[in-house]
Amino acid sequence: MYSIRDVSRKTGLTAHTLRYYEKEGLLCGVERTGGGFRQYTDDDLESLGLICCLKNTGMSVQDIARFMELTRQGDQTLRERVEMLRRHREDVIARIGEMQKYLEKVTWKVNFFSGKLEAYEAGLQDAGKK
Amino acid sequence: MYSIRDVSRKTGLTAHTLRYYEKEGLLCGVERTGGGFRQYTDDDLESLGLICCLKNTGMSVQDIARFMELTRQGDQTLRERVEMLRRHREDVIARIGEMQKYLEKVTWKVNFFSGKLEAYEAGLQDAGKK
DNA sequence: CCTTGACTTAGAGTAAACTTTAAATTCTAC
DNA sequence: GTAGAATTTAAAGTTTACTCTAAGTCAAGG
Repeated sequence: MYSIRDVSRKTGLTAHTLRYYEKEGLLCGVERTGGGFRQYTDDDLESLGLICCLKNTGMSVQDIARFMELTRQGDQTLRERVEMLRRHREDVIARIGEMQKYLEKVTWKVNFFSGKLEAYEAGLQDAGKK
Repeated sequence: MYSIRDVSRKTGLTAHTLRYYEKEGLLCGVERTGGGFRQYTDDDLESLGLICCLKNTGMSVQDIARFMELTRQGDQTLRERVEMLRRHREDVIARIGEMQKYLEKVTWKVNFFSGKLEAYEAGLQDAGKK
């Protein structure tokens, strides 16, 4: 069992964000101590692993909430969940491809401006020598 | 010369967004007709190409504004611009790497749930046969 | 016991990047 | 030269994903 602080350290999410995610339905049914303090289980950490994975690949909080809600509903939602994940996977692949395409342009620009910079600094030096 | 509508079509940005970018300093000195309508040149389109490239690779509007402002200041800002682009390039590379790592996990999950789904549907069919 | 620090809640506030509105002006085609 | 579509502005509104605040509750050390 882990306190919210423990889980914050383990996941890199702040305690505020963990509570927010819970409120938004990303994670549900976190146990509490007698006094009302959250007690996360290893299963909760596992779920948070998936949540972070989806979040870090650009899925919206709302869509993650939907996915986790389906998970809670059990096996009859397996088809919908697989469809969601497949679509998301295609999105991620497309996004990576797009980024790689843009990266080429950024690289080209870096080289272009580096060349210009060299020429400019050479020019400055020549001017200095005179 | 292109109207804001032409440029909207060419870039995929809305006219609203084009005005917003101008207000935020991403693009400056767009010419106007006598009546005050914007008239974009091919150079403006070129600039917008870079702006979209930076935006689509995750640079903030503020940082793009900074970059474009440096560009306007001329060659003495070349070093800073090269540094900005280099840093951004490293960011993009890191982000792509992270995405690829997460993509593996998503793929694993897709396969895992697909297997579960198949087993579940086979189970349903068996139950139907009885 | 009592202090101190972590945790609780609901709800307000923030930041980024648009997006919409409204009212006025301009361009274009008949 | 006029109707109607496109454009202009400033400013308010929206969405997403947090992030912070206030006021109170809980738990561990001295």
